[in-house]
Amino acid sequence: MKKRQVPEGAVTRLCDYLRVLTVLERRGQEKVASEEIGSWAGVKASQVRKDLSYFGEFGRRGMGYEVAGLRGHIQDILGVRRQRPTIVIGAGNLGSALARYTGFSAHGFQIVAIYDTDLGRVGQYLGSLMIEPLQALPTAVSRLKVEIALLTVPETAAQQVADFVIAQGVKAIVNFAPVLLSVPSDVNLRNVDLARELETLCFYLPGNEFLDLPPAAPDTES
Amino acid sequence: MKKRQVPEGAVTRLCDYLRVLTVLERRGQEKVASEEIGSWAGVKASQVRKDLSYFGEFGRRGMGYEVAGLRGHIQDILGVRRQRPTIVIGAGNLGSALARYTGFSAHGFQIVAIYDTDLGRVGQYLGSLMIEPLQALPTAVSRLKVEIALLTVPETAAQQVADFVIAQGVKAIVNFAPVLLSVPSDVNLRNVDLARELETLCFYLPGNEFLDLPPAAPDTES
DNA sequence: TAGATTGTTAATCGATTAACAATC
DNA sequence: TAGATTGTTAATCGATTAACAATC
Repeated sequence: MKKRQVPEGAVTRLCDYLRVLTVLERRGQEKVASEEIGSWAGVKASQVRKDLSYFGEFGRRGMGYEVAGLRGHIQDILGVRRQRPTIVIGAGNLGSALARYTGFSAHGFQIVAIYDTDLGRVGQYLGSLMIEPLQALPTAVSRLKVEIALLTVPETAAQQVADFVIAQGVKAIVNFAPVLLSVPSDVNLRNVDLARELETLCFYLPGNEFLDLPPAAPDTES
Repeated sequence: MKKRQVPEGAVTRLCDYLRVLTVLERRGQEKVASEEIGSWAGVKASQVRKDLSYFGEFGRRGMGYEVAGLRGHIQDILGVRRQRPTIVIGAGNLGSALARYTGFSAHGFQIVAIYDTDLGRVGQYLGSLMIEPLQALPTAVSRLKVEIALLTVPETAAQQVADFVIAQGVKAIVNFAPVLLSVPSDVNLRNVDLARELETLCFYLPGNEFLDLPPAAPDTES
């Protein structure tokens, strides 16, 4: 009964296809084949078609896909055609940078507020946004129907702040603290853990003796 | 012959286990079983043991693992026991935040320089680091033996800057621009694409009609 | 010794890829 | 029509999980 309908990999690849289509559309290209999408996104053509097939039939046999049309369909699937109000919690280095970043709206995410508990920061402006006290969050969440929060608080505060934000009804969290948060199953959590990215990268650096070594020293039987 | 020795998933989970062990060690716990590591990291105990088994035997049957010892072994596997000199390219909002962030060194990564092409920014200080012109990069890379670069440049410049950095001998790149870069196979690339995280999250938001829908409308045969 | 827990093998599960009939 | 390319089924591949002998 608990059958995973769509592999998560398919969803993240959809985002890649969206990027490809955006570039092609900007170039004025009108048609595209799964082969071409795949080569841009770094996956096989059959993977592209399979991923799309989870959601419907968007192409025409022999003809390929219409660039603008497919792009719109993928936006609909991801739910990013309309702007989503999004908040940032924590106005430190990273939170401030995110609040000032203007590029999210091109993808359907509008930063509508930023919060901090440090009263020394509250009241300061980041671009056009004023840093608000965390207590002001509940009213804003319900008024603006905020579903997504970016968590850029210190790791020691992350779990506590996450609990608070979830209690206000936020349904999706991107956590930037290098800690493993626990959240209810109906809340979606994604971790953007830069330390982990770096550690993973480090593993694959040339010279790592653990890389490529046979798993269990295939011994000649003695 | 081209057999993937270690699944990438195992490497990223190793980072999670490292976090768990760091917490346990801080608490003063000396022994730990795969069961406990797994429950903290959100994976099965057999997954933990399997992941570790790619690299050696680190536990004692009946006894579990020594917390400090296993932590050290994982650090060695990932290659994060020593500090790695790391550079930031692009001193915009995000790059500046990363350069000021002091938390990386706890994970083995020391930001040693930050670069920008904008001469208006060059010369300014971010914490103790002065923003340098991109032309100064080659000497620094060879002198400091930099292997890792964080790329926080506009998407239009990302590929070009990546090519340049790679030409100087950098072997690992974390790209923050929402574009798909192409790099030689001996260079390791990881993408931290916040727009993609948000899009993926958005897909799983309640109310998405494409979520959980049967793949191909199981029709009663007519 | 009896109980616990590892390391590893074998079974299961799920995702990717290849192949091909459908059809533009 | 012949050529192209989809959507989908079946085959392959790889990763996760269960099971268990080894052993502390």
